[in-house]
Amino acid sequence: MDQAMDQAADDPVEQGSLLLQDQLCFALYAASRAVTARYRPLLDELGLTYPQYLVMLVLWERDRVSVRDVGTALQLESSTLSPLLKRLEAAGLIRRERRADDERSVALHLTPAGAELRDKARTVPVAIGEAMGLSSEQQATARHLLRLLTENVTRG
Amino acid sequence: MDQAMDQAADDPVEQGSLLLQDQLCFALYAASRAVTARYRPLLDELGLTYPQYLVMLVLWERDRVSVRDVGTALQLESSTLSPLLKRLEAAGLIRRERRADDERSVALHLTPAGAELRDKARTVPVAIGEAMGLSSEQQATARHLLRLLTENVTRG
DNA sequence: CTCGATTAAGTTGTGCACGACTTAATTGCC
DNA sequence: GGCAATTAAGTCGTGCACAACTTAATCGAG
Repeated sequence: MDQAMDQAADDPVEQGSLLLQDQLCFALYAASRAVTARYRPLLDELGLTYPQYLVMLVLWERDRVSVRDVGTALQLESSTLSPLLKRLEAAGLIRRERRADDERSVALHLTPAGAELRDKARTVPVAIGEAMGLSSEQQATARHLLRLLTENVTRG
Repeated sequence: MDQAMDQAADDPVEQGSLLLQDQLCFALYAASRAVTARYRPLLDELGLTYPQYLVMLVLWERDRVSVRDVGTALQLESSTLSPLLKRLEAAGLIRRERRADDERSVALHLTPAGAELRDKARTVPVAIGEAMGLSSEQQATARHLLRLLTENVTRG
């Protein structure tokens, strides 16, 4: 801690500091990319990108969800998901079909290959958790603060 | 708090849970995008994207840095920065010139317009800080944990 | 029943992010 | 001094992310 004691005084937050190192937003941006980079080699073995992995997490949790459901879970637009889902389908991991009861909606479901991938994926979060090097309490604190922040920033 | 008490027991971290809501990495990813989205309308008024804003932060802190210096500060590759810097130059905010003492290196410096933008930018981190809705202690804790996490994940 | 409003998914265009590669300048070892 | 290794910046291709828009289906007030 105690960074930037050279220019920003005790509480950089209160005084509109423009120092990069004072900015929580930058810490967030850097951490997010660093974690994604750490995932990359592990996910390469599964043939997934990080956002694709997140979509698979949703489907492993509950099969036969709509594109909209995935978008709600991941907070992603259909304009992001549509091409991504097309790639997952091309990879043979999911299939898409129009719902009979609502032709606007597209139901996503796992193929056998997609369902099978779940077992290979189990080691991934463990490995990342270890790489993060935070105690369980620190992880819980971080999760809590990040959710609070996301909630505030989104609604606000 | 207390999410996912239905499937994951006390400590989801220790048992390789594949539940989306248990994953710190997802909280990170979601928070980062939510904050960037919150920045967007404010930065629109400055004519900047979020990564461009980060580059400007570096230059406002220290003028005449090399592309490499910016890359080190933001942990971005030249393949990301080169086109971004070209856009900043096209916007009239920075200029680029080859160093005389080392022709490989390109020095970046602010134009008057780029320097002037600093004043308009001062209100931005304050507004975001408020939108985050975290106390100073919470922000400090989050920054600390995120830096620790980034450090571990990067080196590890 | 009908027609305007809403909703779901997808398309298009712009701008990151990054791996793999290229080009050109500099360094360092002999 | 010469040349292999390193370094700085940039190009190219792929895949997000998102705004603005389109298309098509459903809903709902009158």
